[in-house]
This record gives sequence, C-alpha cells and structure tokens, in this order.
Amino acid sequence: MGVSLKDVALRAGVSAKTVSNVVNNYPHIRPGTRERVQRAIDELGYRPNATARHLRTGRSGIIALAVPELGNPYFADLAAAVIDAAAHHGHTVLLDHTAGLRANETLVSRGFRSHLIDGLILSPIQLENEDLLRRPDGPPLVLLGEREYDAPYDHIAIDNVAAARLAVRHLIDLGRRRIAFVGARRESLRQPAHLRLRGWREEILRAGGTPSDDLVVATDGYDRADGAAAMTRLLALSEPPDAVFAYNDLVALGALRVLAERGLRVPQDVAVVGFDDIEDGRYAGVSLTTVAPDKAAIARLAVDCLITRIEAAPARAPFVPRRILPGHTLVVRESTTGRATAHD
Amino acid sequence: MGVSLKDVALRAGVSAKTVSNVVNNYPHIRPGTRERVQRAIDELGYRPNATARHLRTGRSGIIALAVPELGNPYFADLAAAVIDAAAHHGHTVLLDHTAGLRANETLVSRGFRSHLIDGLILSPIQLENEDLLRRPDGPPLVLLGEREYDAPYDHIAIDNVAAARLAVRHLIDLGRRRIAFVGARRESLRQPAHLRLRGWREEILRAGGTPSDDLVVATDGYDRADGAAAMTRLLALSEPPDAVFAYNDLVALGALRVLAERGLRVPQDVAVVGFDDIEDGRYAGVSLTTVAPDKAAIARLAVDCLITRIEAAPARAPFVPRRILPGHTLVVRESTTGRATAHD
DNA sequence: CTGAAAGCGCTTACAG
DNA sequence: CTGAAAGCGCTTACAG
Repeated sequence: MGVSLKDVALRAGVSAKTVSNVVNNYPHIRPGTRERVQRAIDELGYRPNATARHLRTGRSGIIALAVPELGNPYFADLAAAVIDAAAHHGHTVLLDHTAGLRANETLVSRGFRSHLIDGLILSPIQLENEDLLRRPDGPPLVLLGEREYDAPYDHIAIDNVAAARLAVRHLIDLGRRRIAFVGARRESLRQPAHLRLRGWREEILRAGGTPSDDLVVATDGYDRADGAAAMTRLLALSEPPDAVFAYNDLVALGALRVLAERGLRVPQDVAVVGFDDIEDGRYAGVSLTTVAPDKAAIARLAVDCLITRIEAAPARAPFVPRRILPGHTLVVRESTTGRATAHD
Repeated sequence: MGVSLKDVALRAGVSAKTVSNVVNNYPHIRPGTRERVQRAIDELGYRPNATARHLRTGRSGIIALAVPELGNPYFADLAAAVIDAAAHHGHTVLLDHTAGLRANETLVSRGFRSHLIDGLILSPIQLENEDLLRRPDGPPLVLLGEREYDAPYDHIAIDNVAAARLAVRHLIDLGRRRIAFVGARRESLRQPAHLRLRGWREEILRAGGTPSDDLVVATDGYDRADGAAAMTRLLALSEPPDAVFAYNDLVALGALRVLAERGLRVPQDVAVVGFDDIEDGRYAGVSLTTVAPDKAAIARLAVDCLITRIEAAPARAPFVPRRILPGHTLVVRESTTGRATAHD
C-alpha cells in the first residue's frame, strides 16, 4: 500500500507530471524518459490510485446497473452481459437490485451514490413518470425494458407489442382460441406488462377473436409462484384456456408446474409461451417456447449509449432522448408444438 | 453538482470542520450550531462527496464480491444476500464474475481494483493454493465455497463432506445401490468437487458398498449442459446407475432433462439429488431433492467476517485465519421419493 | 465546543 | 518535451 506518483517521480528523477504522462500514455514523451519512468514504476510496483484520479477528473470509470431481481435469470444474464460490455469500455459495474419497488427505483434514479458513478442504467418496474420528471440533475441515465415514459431519457427496449403479437400469432396458428395472458397488473395503465398485454389484444382482434377479460390474470410479481397461482385460477374457470401467454418465463414455468401437478398435458391440453428465453426454459420437463430478446445487443446498446452520454456531458448540446430497439425472435419448443426438441 | 462542504460552511457561518462534524454525527456540537449547519445543508442540497472522503480516510465503503457465474441462480441468490448484508453495514457491493477461470480469479484476488475496495469476498473454482500464497498485501479477503486452501485467509463454507453424505445416505436409505456422482474434475486432487466426492465415497463405504469409478463422471463445468452430457454417458453404461448425486442443481436439472427425453421415470428408474436448492429445482417437472446450504447465513457470516477484518486492519495483531461453517439441510422432493410435493 | 492548516494522490492549466 | 503550483472535497491532528 502506498506507492504514489511522487515516489515514482523521485526514483525516476522526473516530476510527477511526467510520471502522470507516462501512466496515461500521453504521446509526446522522450523515449529515454518514458523508459526510465516505466522502470521505476515496475520496480516500485506502482499502481495509480483510481480514487484520487476520480476526485481530480470527475470520472470514476464506474457505471451502475439497477435491476429488479438478480434472482431472475433474465436479469442475471443481462447483468453479466452489461458487465462484459462495460469492461470492453474500461468501465466497472456497480450492481443494485431494487426488488421492483418504486421507492428503491426512485432512490436509485435520483442518484443515490451519484458521486461515485459516471452513469446509470435502470430497468424499472414500478417507477412512475413523475418520479422521473422530478429527477434532479445527475449523471446520465439510460432506461431499459418495457415501461414507457414521457421523460427526457434514453430508452432501450425491444418492440414489446410486436414481440407479444408474434407469440400470440404462433398460438393462433396452432389453432388455439382461448389464449390467456398471465402477468397483468391492477394499478395503472402504464403498468409493467402494458405493451405485452396490448400485443395480446391486438393479435387476437386481428385474427377475428374477442379478447376476454376472464383470460387476463393479474399477478403480484413475476416469479414462478405468481405463475403457479395464476394458472390455478385459470384452471378454476368454467371454460379454462387452451393456451397461456405469460409475461415472462418464470411465470410460464410456474404455470407449467401446476399443469404437471394436475396431470394436464402440455401442449395438448394447454400450450404455453413465455418471454425472456432463460436457460431454465430450455431444460424444463416440457421445454418452453418463448420470446427471446437479444440480451447481448440490449446490454451493448445500453452501455454504448450511456458512455456516449457520459463523454458528451461537458458539451451541453440540446438533449434529444434516444429510443433504441434491439431485436427479438420467437424460439419454438415443446410447450407449444409437443415436438421433442433436444435441450440444446 | 458541486455543492461542497465549504459552500455549506460559508452559508452557515462556521468552518468546514464544523460542517464535517455535523455530517458525521460527531456528538459534541452545540445544538444551535448543529441546527444552523443542518439548515444550510438542506437549503443547498449538499451531499458529501464519497470519493473525497475515501481519498482522505482510505475507506470507500465498497466491498467486492467475485462469483463464477451470475447466471447460476445459486450465485445470483448469494449475491443478492451479500448485497443486503453489506447494505446493513452501510457498505456497497461491487460485483465481479470470474467465469470460474483461474486467471480471472487470480486477478481478482490480487486486488484488481484494490484501491477502490475495502475488502473482497471470493468464491473460487479453479484458483490454486499457490495463487493465494503469492497474493501481495492488499485489502482483506474472505473465501467462500467448497475449495480448501492452506493459506492465511478466512473461509466460509458449509461442511461439504457431511452434506454430501447426507444426500447419499438418503439415496441408500431408499434402497439405491448404484449411485453415480456427477461433476468431478480431472485435473487436481484439490479439485472443486473434491469434498462432495469424498462424502459420496465415505457414505457408500459406510453402507458396505463399493464406490465404483465407472459411476464418477467428470464434467467441464457445472451447468445444465454438463449434467445432460454426463447423464447421457451414464445411460450408455452396460449397467447404468439407479441414482445420481450431482455436484449442484444445474447439473442435476440437466440430468433430469435427459432422463425425461429418454422416457425414463424419476425416481422409479433413476433417483436424482442436487445441491444448492435453487428455485428452478422446486418448480422442475419432477421437483428436485437437494442439499440446501443456508445462503442467508453464508452471506451474513461472510460480510460480518470481512467487515471485522476491515475494521481491525490498522491494529496489526497476529492474523489467525477463521474457518466458519454455516448450516445446511436436505430438502426432499419428488426426484427421490416420487411423492408429489406441492411446489411451495 | 470550534477554527486554520495540512494533506490524501492525482491532473490541469500555466510556464518555459 | 518537462516542471512547479494549485486544487478536486474531504478529514485529521493541533491549537485554543
């Protein structure tokens, strides 16, 4: 601990500035000087103090990523991808989980720890538009995911309506007519699952069907337990569904489990489609058909976008929020076709 | 941006030191002074700059957690628990994933970013003893997990031998005699799965059986795909196993998937036990019997231990490494008993 | 109970 | 191409 620039400068017989220049690859240094400094650095085992640098330059090289739950493999995968993308730019990621609670999301967006980070990527669940509008000046913020806002922030998300329509069309093409949507919320129009629910509705209408409210099930959260509870409710209907489109894979897996417990066949009795393409779905007893967002692209685009904002920060040009749409695909597996696709 | 102590001091008509005292809850301040300072803080919206504080005190309030894969729900859960435990002490967690690679693990243990963090919790897979012995002075390090080392570092891990014996005894009690172990490694005696393999061997011997090398399958990693490949190999044996004890739940789930594809019944044809108690196992088509380490306790003990070391750091008392053993239990589900336990 | 000064380890104008 | 000085925003002895 405690080899500083000054120690290196002393040993190399130069000023601190010259050492700093060498460390930061400043190009115009006499080769002999550079060599002498480099030797001193190696001999002393000097490593620059990032904190001092941060205090001086205002840049920490750290970005924060806030997701609802690390325990949800989708977000764990996304986090891993963001960490990789950030490392690619020489940045480190500080990870927060908000539990999808509005209070936590607001706190995070307000720049909790704002002195430490250069920027923030936030995937909100309950955050409201007004929370965002009241956000004080702070490091750049990039939003992720299905929630939509009227606020001047960049937003990266796949086309959730189109993706949901793709899933529902697949079920319709397979001859299903009573297609449930699992994972709505009660509270607000801007609810988390708003766009996916809209896609469900639009596609049923397009096919000449009637979207029935009985088949829209609200859940408290988006975990397996929520899917299991919702499926139980659906099976109690006088006319149960012949297909389920779930807000995400965890909810779909919970539904699959209840169907298995009841001895119902998937997909013959009930077909199931999820959303996220987490690995669990590929290895489930009945492998899960799902909408696969391009996670690597989402992570890369989010990090690129954030870093662009960070580097543009001094130049106070008029801010035009960006809306970026990564791609998605439908991955068809046993839970809709019954065909025993291998797990890989 | 940019309200500093000095601004607050100016407005409150006191010195910077007094503001600092108020911010840090130094007890002996005249009530009137405190109030005046607090008002200035509120009016200006002052928030202390953590970076400057860090530079001055040498404490950042950040600890790092390095795990092999965030995509493994066990580590995602553990990370969430560590984040909570650290928050409880007012610390923030910087998350790293090493992909279980020796080079990354070494880098991390060497205090990559050591200027930024107060301490490090590392869950190694391939790290060798010599890597640890060559570690230069740096922030306190706490090790997690099954690997054992002869190095002066604290280590938190359940009793892996006892836990493995519990799992294998359960299979023996159910009448199984050809019990496979999936998840060994080729390389070293100090291999990752060493202790669990030893538990498997000891318990089979205790029951009067003969541990057969045919039934020990090495894997490249510890994911579902590894379990699937291993199960495929086991089923190709002239005398396949009637039970599988897997290194972890992901491997077990991969094995379950292959058994389902082959039309084999679980547990009638093959019983399966995993390790970790991740949520996926509870909701699997056939719910998974598993060894459940007390993750919350592991996280809490690791953070407590690390913080103790951080705070003791100045007092250079002789360092006695601590070995802490959190608890574990066996959670029995359908994959061994066939009883349709509800998913919750 | 409070103040003035020094310094944590860097980088950034400003000179030369 | 390199140096000497100032300063990022705090806290820590040292006084009083």
